Amino acid sequence: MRPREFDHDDVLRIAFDQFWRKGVRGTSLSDIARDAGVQRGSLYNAFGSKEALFLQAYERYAGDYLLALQKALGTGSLRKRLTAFFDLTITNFRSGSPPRGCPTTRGLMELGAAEGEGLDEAARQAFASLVSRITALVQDTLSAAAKRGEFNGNPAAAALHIITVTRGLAVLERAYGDEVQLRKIASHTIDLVLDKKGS
Amino acid sequence: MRPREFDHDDVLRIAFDQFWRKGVRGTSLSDIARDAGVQRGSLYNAFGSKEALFLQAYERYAGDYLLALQKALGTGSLRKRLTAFFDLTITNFRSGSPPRGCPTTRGLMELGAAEGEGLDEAARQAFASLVSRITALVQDTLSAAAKRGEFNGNPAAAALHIITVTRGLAVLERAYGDEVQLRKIASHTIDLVLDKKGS
DNA sequence: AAAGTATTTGACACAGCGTCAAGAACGTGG
DNA sequence: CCACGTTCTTGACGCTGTGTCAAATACTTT
Repeated sequence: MRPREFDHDDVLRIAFDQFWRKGVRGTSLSDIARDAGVQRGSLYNAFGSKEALFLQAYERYAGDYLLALQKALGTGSLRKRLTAFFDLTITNFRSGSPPRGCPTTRGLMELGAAEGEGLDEAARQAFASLVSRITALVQDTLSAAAKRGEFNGNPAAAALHIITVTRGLAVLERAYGDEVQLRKIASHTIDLVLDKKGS
Repeated sequence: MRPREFDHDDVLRIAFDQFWRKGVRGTSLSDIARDAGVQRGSLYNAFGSKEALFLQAYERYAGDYLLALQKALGTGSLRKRLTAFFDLTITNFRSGSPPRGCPTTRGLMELGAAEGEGLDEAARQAFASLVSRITALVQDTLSAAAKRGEFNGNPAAAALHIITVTRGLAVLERAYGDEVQLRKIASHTIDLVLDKKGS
């Protein structure tokens, strides 16, 4: 076999950076090829298609991001954990200059569009999967807190609510780009969730 | 002057339908031209560019949608008003088959991508403007309810929170397509907002 | 009726996606 | 140590989509 002349992971990282900055549809394989110092055809040979390349690059990101969230949710009082969770979420949206937004949310709204195309469906599942795993993480944190008497609401409902708010924050970030506003909403949400009385 | 051979508003409606179903980047002017029975060049002559056409079509939708929301928020107890508001929001996401999602949220995440292109910025403002106007509508409703003693929270913060949740619902809709789940989240949100004690 | 003006039409240039055949580089078996 | 086969690379091609332009067209106005 002839060995590959470029590093698979390097290309994935470079590609995801472009996808993140310019959107999936807004990034051309020529851009990635130029940035990575690789011929366009080689990308097709190695990854098959633009969407397949994106998916691999996204999975890479998703794994890293999930680990970071897990860490953020792992220490301190429930309020501290949730605050760290929202902090990391917002910091992620606002990373880069200009800020790149939430790749999951952007991908979902961008690719969840086409009707009936096979690969878009695979992408949708990848996005949905990360959202589900984050929801589970939050729910576990709430359940554990409930056992310790730190939380007296419904963990499943509250986790879903929190996830919904984070997705909404990703949208407002694109609309206004106002980080202070995002943090206010996050803080208000934590108050709402923790102050809730029964059920 | 030679008169135009097609109806301006018809084209806007047909175009928006396509944009809504297939996304802005996923819709070609050829698609719209075919659907509208118009030559592609005529669209450029009449609207200037794809984005300009989309913007006009979107403004048309935004006006109609805002009116409907205003109506939904106009009658009954605060809980009834908010329920009607979320109902209309979710119904809007779920309209069409397959469901088309929220055009504003999809547009924001899809077009808010490119860095520094002029027309994308105009689109971003159009989306942000509708979001702002809806927020104002909700806030006014809450303020009025507060004066009647029906609500004792902070109208501005609560309105922002509600808007954030609706944007999050738009994202979850694309991720899971589960309308029942969306309605549960909405109902839970109303509970949270109305049960909140001080501040 | 003739002139003027806006619209339509079709051709063009350009960029992006994806495919293909041909060439190149490396490991492996004789 | 050399020839073979496998895999990667390269460049050309077809297709679709965006946007531009000049020429042709059809209507209104004088």
